[in-house]
Amino acid sequence: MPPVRVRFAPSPTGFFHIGSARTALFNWLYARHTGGVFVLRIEDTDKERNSEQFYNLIYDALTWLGLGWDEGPRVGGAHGPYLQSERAGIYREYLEKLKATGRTYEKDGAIYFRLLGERSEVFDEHRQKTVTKVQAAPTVIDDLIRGRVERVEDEDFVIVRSDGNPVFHFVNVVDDITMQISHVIRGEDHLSNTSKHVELFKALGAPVPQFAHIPLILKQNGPGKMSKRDQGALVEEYQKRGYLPEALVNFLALLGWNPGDDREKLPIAEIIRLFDLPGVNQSNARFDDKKLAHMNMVYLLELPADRFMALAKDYFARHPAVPALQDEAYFREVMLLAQPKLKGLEELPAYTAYFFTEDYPIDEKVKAKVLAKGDPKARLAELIAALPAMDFSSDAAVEEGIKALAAKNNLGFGDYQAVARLAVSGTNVGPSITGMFRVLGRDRVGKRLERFLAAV
RNA sequence: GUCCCCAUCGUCUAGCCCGGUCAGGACACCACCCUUUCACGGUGAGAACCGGGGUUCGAAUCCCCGUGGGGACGCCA
Repeated sequence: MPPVRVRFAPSPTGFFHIGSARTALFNWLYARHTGGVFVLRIEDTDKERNSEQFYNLIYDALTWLGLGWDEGPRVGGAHGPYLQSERAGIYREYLEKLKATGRTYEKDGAIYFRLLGERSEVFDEHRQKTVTKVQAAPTVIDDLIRGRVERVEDEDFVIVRSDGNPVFHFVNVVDDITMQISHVIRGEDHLSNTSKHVELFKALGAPVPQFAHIPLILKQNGPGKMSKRDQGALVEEYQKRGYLPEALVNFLALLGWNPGDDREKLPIAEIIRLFDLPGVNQSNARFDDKKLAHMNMVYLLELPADRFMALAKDYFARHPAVPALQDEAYFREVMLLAQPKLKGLEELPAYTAYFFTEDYPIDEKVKAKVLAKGDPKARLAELIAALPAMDFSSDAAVEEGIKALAAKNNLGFGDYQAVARLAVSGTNVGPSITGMFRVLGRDRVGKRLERFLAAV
């Protein structure tokens, strides 16, 4: 068995699509599972569309997702260069090889690949023109996911444009030969191209790699596959929104693959251990952002405090609309209070805003509701009076304090909780009131309670 | 239009290869429980084998045909 060598070959178009991410992931997983090599190759033959930052977009996205490449740009390797724009000499060399077999011819300045078989002129109604059809033998594709697929390639096709630039089908095959790619794992949209590729491999006398065409990701709403313009289609969007890369990777792995049991949250090492190509589904999968959000929450909940802090800081740094943090220790306390309650990092600023300013809004609907029940003003006054004697050193101590006050007045904890929360945070959504009190501190809590009482 | 791929709850899927368990899990939705708000969590409900033919004692599972969905038909990648 030759060593497993897989490749991910994006073109720098300025977007890193969620479908590309999954193709990269499946390649990476297969390489890691088999102990093989994961090659990154950039298909930048269309020079006008490429720019430096577009390349970086690819590197950044892969790095963020944790999909490191063993050979490719930045890391090098024995089969480079890894940018197609730097491989013109190799393409010329292979074009000569192909020409030597007599399987090419020139027409209108372009170079065509010649199929083997009887020829006839046919009017193609779909394209509204006369084309030369070839009665070629079917090409057999042994696909690791789809099984045996037969397809008849019935028209010669261009391999070098009239401007001298080789086209995708040709460079793709030449690169896979020279980079000794053993398994081509790519989207099912390439299945129809594969017969062209197989014929080229054969004509060049090269071994045909194993193919594995993975199902496509369909857009959430409406028909068709997910495209760059669809909501949630870009990896960088999740990065910006503070999604955890390991959550996105886990979610993506489950789109078209499963561990064979009911587990869904799987450590990447476990996914690597279990992943295999025959286990990949054959049918397309619809993208579900709700499920991704849920996966993200599960990961967020289990995140160690230090890692969460780092992510929170990073998120705040990238969203300067929220108050700057002066006191690191205080910031940390606030963040840790919020962590177990969040669905995603992007909720963080709104969820914690009132910890960082005295100018927080009061939710009028909540206010109306809270003030309508019992005698909240009296509760507030009692709480304010009890504050100086209360112990703020821990959540439990605060809880004791409020409970003692409630007991004294023959009331329950809840009689104080609702109105105190409203006064201190302006809303009825948030961390435990005891944690809020502790972190805000006696002075701030006292001022907020008094100010609120005075205003109602 | 031609060719290729696919088909289990609304969605992701297990089961299919090696026919025979109330067709299992998760997300979403609903109800209840927990509760110090909001979440988390727990329990429960509703929810699927695309249709038709075969093969068979027996079909989600094997075969064929329809239908539906997706993709490809560029001197784009």
